[in-house]
Amino acid sequence: MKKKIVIVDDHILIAKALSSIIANFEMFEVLYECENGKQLQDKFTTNKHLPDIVMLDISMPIMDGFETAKWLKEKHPEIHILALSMQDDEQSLIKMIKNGANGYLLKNTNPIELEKALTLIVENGNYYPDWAASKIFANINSRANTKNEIILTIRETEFLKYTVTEMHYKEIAEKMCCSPRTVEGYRDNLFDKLELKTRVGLAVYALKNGFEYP
Amino acid sequence: MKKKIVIVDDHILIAKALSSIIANFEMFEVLYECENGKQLQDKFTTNKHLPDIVMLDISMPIMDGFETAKWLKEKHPEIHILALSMQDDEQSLIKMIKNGANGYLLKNTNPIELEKALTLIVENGNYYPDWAASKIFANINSRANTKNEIILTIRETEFLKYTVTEMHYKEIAEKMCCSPRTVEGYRDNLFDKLELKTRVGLAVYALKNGFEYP
DNA sequence: AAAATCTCGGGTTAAAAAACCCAATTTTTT
DNA sequence: AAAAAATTGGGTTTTTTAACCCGAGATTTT
Repeated sequence: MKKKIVIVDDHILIAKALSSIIANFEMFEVLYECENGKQLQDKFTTNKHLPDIVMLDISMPIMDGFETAKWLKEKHPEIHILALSMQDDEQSLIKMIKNGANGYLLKNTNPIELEKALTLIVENGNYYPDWAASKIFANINSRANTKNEIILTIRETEFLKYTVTEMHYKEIAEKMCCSPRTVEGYRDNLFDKLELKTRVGLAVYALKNGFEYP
Repeated sequence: MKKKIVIVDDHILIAKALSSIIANFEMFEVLYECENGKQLQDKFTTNKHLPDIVMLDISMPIMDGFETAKWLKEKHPEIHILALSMQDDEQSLIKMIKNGANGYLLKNTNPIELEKALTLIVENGNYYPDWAASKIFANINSRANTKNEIILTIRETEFLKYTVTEMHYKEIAEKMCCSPRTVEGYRDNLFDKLELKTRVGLAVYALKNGFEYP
């Protein structure tokens, strides 16, 4: 009997495409596809056919992979979770494992590895590619890593939004209800954290990382 | 005779998956897949079978969608380009059009629309979904509307690209082979033309209108 | 309870950016 | 050939940014 899979991915094209790949696998079949975790929840209440494995994209608009994994492990701990990620992103990997994922694949793997992953998840309960295993190991060893993890404070984030405007620091200070010195402090901290030197650098960073005001 | 397609996407799983979707289309067939623009260039020199359409992912590590599109339009202008993007990102859309894309699809479209897009690109030379068309229109309008057609000179355009960097005007002047005063002249002209007051304003404008360097 | 971090703020000095003035070439358009 | 625009550059002054120094008090984490 074939193992049942549900795909959760907001990119319909990719979900459909993955479906048609899995359709060629001997051991597996796709039950249906969802665009986000919320849809999956709805399906689970109305549909009695629960899957054996949920393939879960991480970045989704309404209810993302992290939330969905958490919910799944709570309500349906017997269902295996295979996380799918676009980026080779250590933080996401760790976070998904913490939330109960049984496997983690990058989207730049080939179909053969996908089949292997699904098979091993069914047989052993989990599957992680070598690169992931070593990252998990590295993370456990040095969790207070100086690099990579850039954590911005609330005020720094707030300030960052203003850097894309033409306001002077003095004006930003008024908006943020603090003294210009304080704003300059945020700026200097961000220069340090983001390895930048100018306000233009901050503005470009803010824009490229979606920090600007809607 | 079927139209030939090449897929360029660093996510092998997605490339393969798209392949298997297109395999079901009457009019189209996939020749091969590439992981980035560099691989495509290599394929083109060793392989005589050039495609009719290149499906191009935007975010790739080695040679991204923008560069690849530009190169394609230069060396093989007869090949149509269909851009594929993860995010609903106006900047990327405008930039890809400037670099010669004939179509732009989000990955959260369904296979039927993909087939439609491919068909219309073959028949009409291009295809843009409604949301993209309206964004292009809005972009053109904002150009002509705010001030009776803002026309930038070659040097101003060149300078504008540097505004998104952390270089000082002095450094930009060196890059542009002229004196800092001249660069400041370009700046002042742009302030005037674009109704801006600061370099951050210039940088944001450049980014939002696709003026930054690839 | 102690340590770390966030928030807020003071100062000085140097560098860069911006706000104005101006005009000589060359190129493009009319 | 004349007019318009682009390119290049000069100078001065004021404002803004950036690069450093520093500490006090609140909050969070350990």
